[in-house]
Amino acid sequence: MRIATWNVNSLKARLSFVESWIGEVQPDVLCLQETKMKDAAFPSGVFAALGYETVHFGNSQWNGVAIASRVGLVSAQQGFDGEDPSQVPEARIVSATCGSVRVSSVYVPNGRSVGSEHYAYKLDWLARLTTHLEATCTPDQPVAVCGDFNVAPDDRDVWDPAACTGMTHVSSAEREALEALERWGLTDSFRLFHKDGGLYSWWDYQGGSFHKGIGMRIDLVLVSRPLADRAISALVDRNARKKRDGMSPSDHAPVVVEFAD
DNA sequence: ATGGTAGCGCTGCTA
Repeated sequence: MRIATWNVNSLKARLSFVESWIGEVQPDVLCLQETKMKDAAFPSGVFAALGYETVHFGNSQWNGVAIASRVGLVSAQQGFDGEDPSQVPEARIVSATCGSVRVSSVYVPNGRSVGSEHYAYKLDWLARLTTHLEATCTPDQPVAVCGDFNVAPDDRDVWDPAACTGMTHVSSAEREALEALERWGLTDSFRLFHKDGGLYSWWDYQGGSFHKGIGMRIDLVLVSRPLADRAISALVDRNARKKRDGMSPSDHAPVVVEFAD
């Protein structure tokens, strides 16, 4: 089973790119973030034509998350457990069972600056993610929580730790929130195959960051033990961070993890 | 060089 996650920075602007990429990579499950559209605008027919069932959660021109699956998609849930999706201010998590795996696609708040109210909201959101998992599944099941976490797990995951000091994405509190997810029973599947670091999933659009190697690994596929034990390989598709056929890329590259069936 | 890029939607916000 091939599971991928990709912050596409507007699905409307990126749809042809995403279609092309799906045809090339053939993921079984694809988690998308920053679709930047409402549910009514989600192009489910395009995915259906490619053989994918989908669920989307978007309620404005910001945020928006989706799951596309060609191995079944049932028991979809928009938002955190116990929330009324119509009352959720920001659409940042959607979950569904794809094959035997309970999948969530998450777009963690950016946080903007350490100490700001947005930063507190980010930490609270991550704590609620742990609570959501506790309420909806168990770590002895196959669980995959995939998405843009806006946190680099450790210093191997940023181009220059010194340059990032004091910034969001690297603070102790953010990393401890990820560790709380790991204590619940999730493993950073990409890390299993890349201990040395230096591989990133996001590069700022500005200043030629991609070509300068100025990036961070903030897009993660966190999996429970039954899946971690079956992980075969993991990669960042850097080619998808480059223009193709005149189509401009997202500022994130897709992360793809392969699991034995 | 207090900039730079991209997407939203139409003025400035978000990342």
